[in-house]
Amino acid sequence: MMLLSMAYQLTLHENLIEKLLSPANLDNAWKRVKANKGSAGIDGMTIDDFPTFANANWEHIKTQIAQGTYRPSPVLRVNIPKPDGGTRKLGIPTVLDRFIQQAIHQVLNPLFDPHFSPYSYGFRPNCNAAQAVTHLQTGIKSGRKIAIDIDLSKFFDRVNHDLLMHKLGLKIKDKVLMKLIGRYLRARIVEHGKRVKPTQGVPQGGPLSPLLSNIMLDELDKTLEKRGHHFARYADDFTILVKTKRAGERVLTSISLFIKQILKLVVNEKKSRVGAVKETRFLGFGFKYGRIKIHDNSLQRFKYRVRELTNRNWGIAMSKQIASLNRYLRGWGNYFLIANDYQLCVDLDQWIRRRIRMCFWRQWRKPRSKVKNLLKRGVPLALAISCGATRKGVWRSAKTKGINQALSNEYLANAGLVSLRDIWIKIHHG
DNA sequence: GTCACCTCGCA
RNA sequence: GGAUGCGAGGUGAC
Ligand SMILES: Nc1ncnc2c1ncn2[C@H]1C[C@H](O)[C@@H](COP(=O)(O)OP(=O)(O)OP(=O)(O)O)O1
Ligand SMILES: [Mg+2]
Repeated sequence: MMLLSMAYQLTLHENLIEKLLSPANLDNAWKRVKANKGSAGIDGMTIDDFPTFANANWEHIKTQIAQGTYRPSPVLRVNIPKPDGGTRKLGIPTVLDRFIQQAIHQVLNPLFDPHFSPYSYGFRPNCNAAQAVTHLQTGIKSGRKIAIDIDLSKFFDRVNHDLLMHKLGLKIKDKVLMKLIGRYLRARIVEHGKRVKPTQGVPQGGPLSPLLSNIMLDELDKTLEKRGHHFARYADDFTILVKTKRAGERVLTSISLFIKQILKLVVNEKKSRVGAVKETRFLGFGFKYGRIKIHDNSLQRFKYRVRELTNRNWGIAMSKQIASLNRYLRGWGNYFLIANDYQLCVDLDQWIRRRIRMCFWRQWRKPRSKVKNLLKRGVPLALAISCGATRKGVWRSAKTKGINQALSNEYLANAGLVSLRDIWIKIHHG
């Protein structure tokens, strides 16, 4: 019995490096790194350079990995703006290290993922944001009216190395692999040519980092489950549902304490709150009367983007413009239209069509819009004539009428403009 | 059903 | 400008 379990452990956990270095695993890892088409790390080596480099050096690197002597290169620090105005510190490993981390990810994920909480939805195979949101919805429908939103401050940047290594050590018995991961955590960061030693955090940009972050918060999930809370977590974004405000306040303080003391992470006090579910924002959604709504901020961003896509550039072929508008609408709709609000779709469709007509109206006012140019761009004849007529002194109303006629909803539908209404129907009765 | 490329959304 | 996972649409090859 003991022998059996030891043999089991040996094959499953102690020989992970071999699995890691197996040709099939490496092949998949490289495919993925290549498909992401990322840029070079600190060594300047691009995706295209890598195959020739690997042909010459991989055997050597492979031996180093197997023997536990491989040392990762430092990561390149790049600051990019966040939507909220702050900056996000990316840590970009070299292509070689992304390849190796990806290979590690593929070995570790099947080991850890099956044991994660079913209410953790971020960075996991077969899990998506819609599932997380609908899970919250069922909790709301069953009478929970109070939501606790907790946000972690600079989540990836503050992961505690010792604690993470401890959690990894509980499952990974392969000392060589543990050492390699430890070296990845301690890989130097290069910013403005200076090397700094990280004391905490996983790089935002490392293929392994998302999995490590889930391993880090797994204990939180399990604790919430054990306490019988209805919750959903997506990366560091999570919402817990309770019945009363009093219970909410109590849970917020106790969970905050857990996060600070046990997980050694920092709760973003400003973004954390407890209140009615109708005030909650989770993954771009909100809730109202037990229904999923698109949050105002998400709608605002949508309208801004549609304005951007319609405002200028109508000087070029209209079919091109409709195509780019279409792919945006499809992508956006397929994510957000799980919100069960049919009327909103109809309204948005109408809003989009009005915008398109309005942009034409503005543009054809300009003298350079000659009728035959309009025709060349694929503008319907009736519209072109009406614009020509306007410049000859016919009333504006004639132009408006011409545009409305020429760019009718029917015409735009024929031109292939997708409607959110159709996407909604496909999602809700498909 | 698999894979490749392009696009959109969320953390 | 880095990454993961998932979902969606399109083009293409088996
Ligand atoms: N574009 C991205 N690239 C890499 N990792 C990301 C990206 N967006 C989000 N993440 C990961 C790392 C973040 O720590 C984690 C949570 O994201 P987010 O809450 O937006 O920022 P944050 O937790 O780092 O800062 P903040 O203090 O503003 O909450 O998800
Ligand atoms: Mg955060």
